Amino acid sequence: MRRILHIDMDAFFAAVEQKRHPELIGKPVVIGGSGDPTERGVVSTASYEARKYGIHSAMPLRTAYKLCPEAVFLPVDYEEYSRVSEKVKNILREFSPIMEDVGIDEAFLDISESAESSEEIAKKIKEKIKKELDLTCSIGISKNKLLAKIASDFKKPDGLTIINERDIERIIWPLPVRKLWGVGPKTEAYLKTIEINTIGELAALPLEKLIEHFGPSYGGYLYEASKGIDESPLVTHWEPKSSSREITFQKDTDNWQTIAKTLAELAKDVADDIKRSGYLCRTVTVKIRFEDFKTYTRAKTMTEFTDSNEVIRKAAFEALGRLELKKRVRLIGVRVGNLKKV
DNA sequence: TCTGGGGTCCTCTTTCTC
DNA sequence: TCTGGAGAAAGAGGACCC
Repeated sequence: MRRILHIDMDAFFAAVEQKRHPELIGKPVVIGGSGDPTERGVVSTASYEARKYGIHSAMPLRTAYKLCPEAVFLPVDYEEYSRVSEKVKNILREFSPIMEDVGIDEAFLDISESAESSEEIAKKIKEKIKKELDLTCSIGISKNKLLAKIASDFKKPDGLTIINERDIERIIWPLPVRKLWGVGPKTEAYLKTIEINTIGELAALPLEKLIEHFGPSYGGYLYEASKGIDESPLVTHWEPKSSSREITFQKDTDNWQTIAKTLAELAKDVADDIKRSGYLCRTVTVKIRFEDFKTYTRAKTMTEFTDSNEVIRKAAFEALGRLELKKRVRLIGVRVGNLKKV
């Protein structure tokens, strides 16, 4: 049987900030946007002290500010968090070469080939991260990624949870469906309408019913996931499929100069991004979100692959030209897809 | 009144090509 | 030349994740 670890750094961004600004330790710290809670933006990470006030990820900064005006608000410093993240990942790779990155603060580790017990390895990982980086993490251990991820969420912060085959009914089934990876707010709400609230209730549904409600792909996934079945391997290497830049205006705008200037800048940013990482693109997509939050995209696929700023900008403006700008614009973005390595 | 930014994947529809 | 169909590719939108 496989042995998979899911390692989840505790309140990662806030913890990194508290580490380099020790005066923030023990205080409510909120990381998000530009760091100005009177501006548009959402919470990326709240320290555990801030969570006591009801502040959580994805909450608008202005709401967080209302809940706790005395909290320390800081901008997101991706470069610094990436540096620390790399150090964490390097520690993990010392325990197994089979590691899957899941964003900046999470990873899976396949330790099936290790002679040591899973628990011993997990303890050593926690010790090493604590000693070398002064950070804590929560680790879940199970036979697959799906269960390991649920396990790491069980005890936080600084937790260590093992989920065995025989624990599925007792531990997994009473949990709300939302705890299953891949079940978001929409699916949760839909399941509620057919009186399915827990993973166990989902597991009791026959495959045909799930396919009826969700189609063969997602229905099949839910059928297996609710029973703790997940044979998906760790993905240790992947190629990017797209690259994008988008920005939400501080105030909705109908000023064409502003919109055009911003689009040109975003186009240049994505062009620079793919150039730097050595890719060419063939499809350029423009995204517009209006003041009423309605979002539209228009794409242009070219005959030749390119990383040229001018070509991408022209394609972006051509795509934008197919959208009617009758309402004020809240957000504008440029995405390039159909990528090919140079 | 509020709802970021960077991604992936899936589904459905439209368009192109043979 | 017209018509229709099949299958691929492109386009659009939406759900989800961190």
